[in-house]
Amino acid sequence: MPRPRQSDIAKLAGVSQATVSVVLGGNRSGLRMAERTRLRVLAAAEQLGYVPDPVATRLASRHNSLLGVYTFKRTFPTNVADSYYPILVGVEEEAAALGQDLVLFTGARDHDAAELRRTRIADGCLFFGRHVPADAVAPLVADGFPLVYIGRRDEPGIPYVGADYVTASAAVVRRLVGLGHREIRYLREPDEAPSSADRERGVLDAAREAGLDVGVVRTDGPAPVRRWVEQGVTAVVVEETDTSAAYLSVRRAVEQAGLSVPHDLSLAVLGQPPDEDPAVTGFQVPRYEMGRAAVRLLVDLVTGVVTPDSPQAHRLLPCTPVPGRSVGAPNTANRQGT
Amino acid sequence: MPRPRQSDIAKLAGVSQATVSVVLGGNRSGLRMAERTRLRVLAAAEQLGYVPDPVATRLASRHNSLLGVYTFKRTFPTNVADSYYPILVGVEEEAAALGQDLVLFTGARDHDAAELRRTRIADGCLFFGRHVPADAVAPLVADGFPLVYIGRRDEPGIPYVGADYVTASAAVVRRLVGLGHREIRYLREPDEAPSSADRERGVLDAAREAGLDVGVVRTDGPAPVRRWVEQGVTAVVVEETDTSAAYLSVRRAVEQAGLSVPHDLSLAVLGQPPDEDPAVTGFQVPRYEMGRAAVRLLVDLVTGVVTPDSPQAHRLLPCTPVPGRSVGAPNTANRQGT
DNA sequence: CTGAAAGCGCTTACAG
DNA sequence: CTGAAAGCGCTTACAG
Repeated sequence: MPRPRQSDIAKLAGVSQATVSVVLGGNRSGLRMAERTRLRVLAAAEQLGYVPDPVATRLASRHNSLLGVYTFKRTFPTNVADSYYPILVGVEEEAAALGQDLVLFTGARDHDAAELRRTRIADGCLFFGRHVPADAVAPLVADGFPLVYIGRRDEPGIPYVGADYVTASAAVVRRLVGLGHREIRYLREPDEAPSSADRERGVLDAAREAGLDVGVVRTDGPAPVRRWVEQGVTAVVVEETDTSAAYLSVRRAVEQAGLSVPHDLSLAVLGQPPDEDPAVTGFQVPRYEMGRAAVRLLVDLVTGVVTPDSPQAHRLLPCTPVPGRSVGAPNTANRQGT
Repeated sequence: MPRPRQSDIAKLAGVSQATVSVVLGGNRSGLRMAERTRLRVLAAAEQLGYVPDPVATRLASRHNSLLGVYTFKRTFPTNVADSYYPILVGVEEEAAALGQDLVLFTGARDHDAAELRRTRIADGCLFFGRHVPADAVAPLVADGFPLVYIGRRDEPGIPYVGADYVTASAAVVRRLVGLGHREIRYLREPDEAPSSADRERGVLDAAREAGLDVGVVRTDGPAPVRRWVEQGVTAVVVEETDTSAAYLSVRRAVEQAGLSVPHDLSLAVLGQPPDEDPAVTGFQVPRYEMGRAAVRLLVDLVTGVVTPDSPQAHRLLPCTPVPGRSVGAPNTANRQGT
């Protein structure tokens, strides 16, 4: 037995299919309608177990309580400690709270325009990933398809929910400066992304503020921590991305050099280390809240409450500082010894 | 400028809209068609930058390429070590491979018929969970809606992909018997489910085969391990469910009794302990493969390749034995000492 | 108050 | 070979 259509309900209730549509749609246009008729239609729908076809609904109007989730990696990460997993949890909870179902767009090999187009069966779509091919997304944006990026974007008119890395990163450097550090290195991965640019900007802002010249080192190789210490460096700040490459590199180098943290060297991470070690000084990215906020924004975009270029469509959530124990006052003895 | 549609291409190429559809669809039905016409249409489409509307395509072609995933818990578990997480990974990968998108039905309310009915927006649906309210699912089954349970079901005509707990559990007991154990206890949780029944059956089958009377103990309280050992029990087999209640209870009891495993007592788990400790004797449930197989089966059901009551619609996947080190020969000294 | 009609952008028979 | 038509299941004007 095929699933029931509105026409089936209409037949059963003795009304027209259009009337069924009006009733089931909650009579948004405020048509006058006999209560009896309304109840009769509702009862028939219940009896038949009616469920609207999302595709037809979407074609005829533009609303099916379906939100897309497009990830540029697997949605269910094999590595469950994956950095965007908590975001997904927030997304799911908020979607559930707002009565929206989620469509996972996965299996995308080339993330080209044709691939991204599939998202249009949803009312709007969330995009995940450090790198999102802007040109592939452009057609969607141009057509006014509601979408929200997780993570800040440079492109104007593109809504996003990100983390305020500038402020959080600056705070980390200010703390080091406050402890007396003057020779600080910032190690970041060569990979370019808005979130990386923001962290670097925060570091440089705080350095300039203190009249310091923090050396920014880009590398995907081993970190020359030992040499830095010999040169008088007392603190190292490390970028944290979803691969943790830079942080892991520094941690290894520190171990191999036999350095004691924070005695010989203060170490801070711009984010949280992969094992979420609270002993490491850094900050927490509000991933869960980002997920929730992104869904709320997307729904507001879909319903037209918010427009893509309004300020509300560009949100940066504050990060929570993690004091840790990997940062201390600079070891003057060390410094003089070099 | 609005997006071009097939009718725009048709106008430009001087053909009908239907012809455009045929050409762009790759002429699946193998209609005869002038190559010149084909090229003209293609050129026009290219010139206008045509992009098919996925919603209209799906409506017209009568299938959504949408597979439902209905979980009776959160889809993105807060506890990422959750036992069905690997299944989800398999589901996602196979869905991706088959070009199917996934709709997550969440919202965790009462799982009644009305709630489950929402799944019908998908072409078919996967159901997760130890307990699935059979009566709520019945209407879907009756309507011929394609669905697949994860885990064996008793209800005839309901497709499932589960694990072969009978065989795997029997193998565990046979191994103990082979090592010389004669006094064996089986501890299981009181909770009833097909997967629990299968494990118990495997245990009892192997026991009968060996002419032994394995005592089956149902409890959700502390396990009286110490007393068992005093009574001459040399091996304990424990059920493993998604809560791990029984296993954790036994482990605690063994520790408190100061027993040494496997010296004083052999310990085997019918599954894998929560921390996936390979030192514990048991077996691995092929969760990842179950996820993949379930999606394949669901797609076959949707396309009609397989019918719900055929043997192929009821699959039990083999579990992989985990030898472990928690099982050894019975300690005769202990036995005599009591 | 309710029905008939048009149309969303496609696919798929079915006539020529 | 190609066009005209019907129809996928809905929503939204527009007549009564």
